[in-house]
Amino acid sequence: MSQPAPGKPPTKRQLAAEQTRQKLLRAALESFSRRPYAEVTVGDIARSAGVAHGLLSHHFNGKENLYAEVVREISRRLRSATSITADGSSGARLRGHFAAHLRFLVDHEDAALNLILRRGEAADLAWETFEVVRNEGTRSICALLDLDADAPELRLPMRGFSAACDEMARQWLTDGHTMPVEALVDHFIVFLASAVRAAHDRAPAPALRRALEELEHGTAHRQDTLQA
Amino acid sequence: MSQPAPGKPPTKRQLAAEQTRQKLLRAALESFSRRPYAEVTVGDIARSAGVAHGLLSHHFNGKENLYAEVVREISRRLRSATSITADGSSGARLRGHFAAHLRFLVDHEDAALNLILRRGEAADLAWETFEVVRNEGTRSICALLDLDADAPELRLPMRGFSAACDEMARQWLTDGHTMPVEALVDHFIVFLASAVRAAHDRAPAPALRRALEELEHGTAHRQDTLQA
Amino acid sequence: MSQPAPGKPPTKRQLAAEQTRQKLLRAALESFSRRPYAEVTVGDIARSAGVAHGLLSHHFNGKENLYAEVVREISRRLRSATSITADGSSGARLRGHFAAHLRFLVDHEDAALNLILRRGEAADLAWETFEVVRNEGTRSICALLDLDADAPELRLPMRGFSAACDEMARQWLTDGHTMPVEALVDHFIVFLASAVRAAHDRAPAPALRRALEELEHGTAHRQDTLQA
Amino acid sequence: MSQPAPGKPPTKRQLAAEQTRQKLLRAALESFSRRPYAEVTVGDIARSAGVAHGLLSHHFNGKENLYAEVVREISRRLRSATSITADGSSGARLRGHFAAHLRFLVDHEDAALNLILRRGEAADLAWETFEVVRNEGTRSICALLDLDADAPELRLPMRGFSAACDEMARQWLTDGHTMPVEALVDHFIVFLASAVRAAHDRAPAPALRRALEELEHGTAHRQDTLQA
DNA sequence: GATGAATGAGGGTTCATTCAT
DNA sequence: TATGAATGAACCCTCATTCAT
Repeated sequence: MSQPAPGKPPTKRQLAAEQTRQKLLRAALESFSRRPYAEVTVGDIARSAGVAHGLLSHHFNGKENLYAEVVREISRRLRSATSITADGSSGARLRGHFAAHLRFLVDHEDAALNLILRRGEAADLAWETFEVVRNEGTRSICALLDLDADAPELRLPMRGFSAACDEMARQWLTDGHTMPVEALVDHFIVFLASAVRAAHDRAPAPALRRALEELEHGTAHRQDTLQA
Repeated sequence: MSQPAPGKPPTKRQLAAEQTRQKLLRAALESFSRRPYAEVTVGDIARSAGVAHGLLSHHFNGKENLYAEVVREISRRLRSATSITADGSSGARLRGHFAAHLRFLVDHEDAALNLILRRGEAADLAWETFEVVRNEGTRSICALLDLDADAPELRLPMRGFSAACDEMARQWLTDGHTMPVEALVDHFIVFLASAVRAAHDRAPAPALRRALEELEHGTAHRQDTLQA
Repeated sequence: MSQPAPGKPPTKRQLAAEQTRQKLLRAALESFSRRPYAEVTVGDIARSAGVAHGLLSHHFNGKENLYAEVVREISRRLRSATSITADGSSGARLRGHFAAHLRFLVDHEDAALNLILRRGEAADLAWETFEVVRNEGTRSICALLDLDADAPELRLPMRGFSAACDEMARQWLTDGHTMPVEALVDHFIVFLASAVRAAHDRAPAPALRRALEELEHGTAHRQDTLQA
Repeated sequence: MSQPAPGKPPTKRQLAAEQTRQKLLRAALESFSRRPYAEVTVGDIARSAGVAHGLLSHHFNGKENLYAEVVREISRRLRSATSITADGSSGARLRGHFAAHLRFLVDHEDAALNLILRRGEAADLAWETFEVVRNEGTRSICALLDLDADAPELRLPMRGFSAACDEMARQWLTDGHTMPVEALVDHFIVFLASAVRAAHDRAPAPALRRALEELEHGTAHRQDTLQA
């Protein structure tokens, strides 16, 4: 558990320890992805990691903290997989972000279903981690649309939007990807637009109006929308 | 545990037994509303019901079934509290339904936060119960809008809508009712419209179009929407 | 539980009560014949008797006593089924007794396997009951052979003989009656002879010698024994 | 619970663990020797072993398996205590075997009365273990007498013989060893002879006849038998 | 750092018995 | 007499954590 002195090369033992830590983390990620928190035992995790179960407390200070770490880990991966690209129209970047998000979920289906798209199974620690991740996602999107993510009228609708996306993704995964990613992205855009519209309905503002128009006219994948 | 003979007046003992059952059910509802399933012990419930813990198995055949019964109970109450009124414009009835839903959540805040607006903590029985309830809600709304609730293009968006409402309601409760019920109902309507729109975008149909127009023009509480 | 006053006709209630008692006794006999004592619950018995389980304690003063009563009942039946006939040579009467015993076991196979031929599952009360039954059986046989059942040198061998018969019968039942009853009776006679011989070896006595000769020469079903 | 690597010397911890295992096994042997399975609690065993009750599951995976292990253990001990000696006449070896058996029972009276000479209290695992042991015993004896232990006509009588010996030994122990071991061995021999005779009566064969003669003439401790 | 034996609180369930109706 | 709701002790087992090696 001793940190490698910064600047100095890690000793062999520290390297081995780090590997053990990773083995446990990976095994935990897998386990918590397959079964709810309460049904996963530290024994299961240690066994599937191939190490003594005592090490779990040694490296992570208890099951709950390990769970939180797992959540942090998957969040980290999700974030880096969906970081918004630097160029392209804002609409294209938005679509790219959503598509990347969905691809990540497909690539980590178990984790998606049980860790990402599921309300906190356990400890508050984990719950807060997810809050942070969601807020980050919301902020990126707002930034892309030149919106103030902290505007109080946006807060609620954006959470609604977020939950809608999660649930649609969840169902889509469960059903076996019954539509192309692009179509689901369309859905996301429509719900995002409705979030902005809801905010605008409550407190009209030019920024919201601009974002809404952009979403309704410039971002759509298909042109055959209502006015067509 | 013996059923009262139908048609015959229940004996005193059957009445007393039923009361005990209710005491347990109420205590369980309360307990499961405050803490996650795994953190509630049968001892807690029995103690707070003021009866011997053995009765829990006697009346409900185990903790898990009691939980399922609690979910069924709260669902029953929710359903009867939000049954759609018979008269008024469809818009008004929709708003009434949503408002009733929100009022119910306010009146049962703990249960709302931990049983209704939270993805199933436990047993599959409970989970399925919730699925049923949600589907029913969706169907009522579709019926009101003259939509086919079974249309495949509606399925996903409607679930997204549902999730969005749940999350917004959850956050609203948590924040301490930071806006009037009517405003939240407005949000619900906007998200409902977006669900219909998403379906229409995928598979345009006259019924969807009509529903969408009704939602966008005739249902709004405030007239100062986009076109104003 | 009130006994009918002797000499007076029993009231209807007493009759009904007696019937309930019998129902319970029969159900218990069946249950204890199928599963070991610890695996039979009073609920099982009451259910299969079709009465309230509270009655079990009412009529029999607890599970253990009911078990003892069951043992007594089956013993009573066994005794009356195997009472030694009044006429015929002693050899024939012996054979008749054994054959009747075996026929009884065949007719009550479950009870035989689990109550009669099995060492006491439970309470000492039951155990003593069986002791009594076995002693009775032994005494009848001794009487038939003009032996003193209380002679100390006979006690042990007779118990051995008894156990041997039980075990052979048990195995025979389990195997599916792989030989005719008569053949098994032959076995019994041979073992009985050896019991007498063992006693005689320890403490030679004319009575034993006579009994032994009778068993070895006069009782055999088949004549093709050793000396043939 | 980890096996010592074969060929490597066990570490101190493995030694300590093994000792704990033994403590539990001994305590269980003692407990099950004194009271029937259902009346022994894991708490009793752990307490009398002086260890935490959780260790019982840790080392033996539950009460039932521990019981089976106890049965296996006592069987192992019995077997090694009664292994038939290599030299001497077959009669002497037989007598030696029986005497050793009885001495073992005397030395482990409680276990004898409740585990060895008693029909299986519990689990099928245990029951089968005993079957194996008994069969082994029978086979050794048959081998000594040049008999085919698998001959169908021997099966039943040999079981009867076995049961008779058990019961006589049981009674003898209970009564307080009311006769010298040698006298009881005589009884055993007589009953063994009767088993062989019963088989011969059913299906005469030279091997049986030879064995019978050996038992009746050459093995007897006392010469003053019938023909004397 | 790694091991896994040891701990013991805590869990849910079963069940024979009691007793008011 | 019959009912079955109520009791609560007792059971076995699971499991996260600790700690000597």
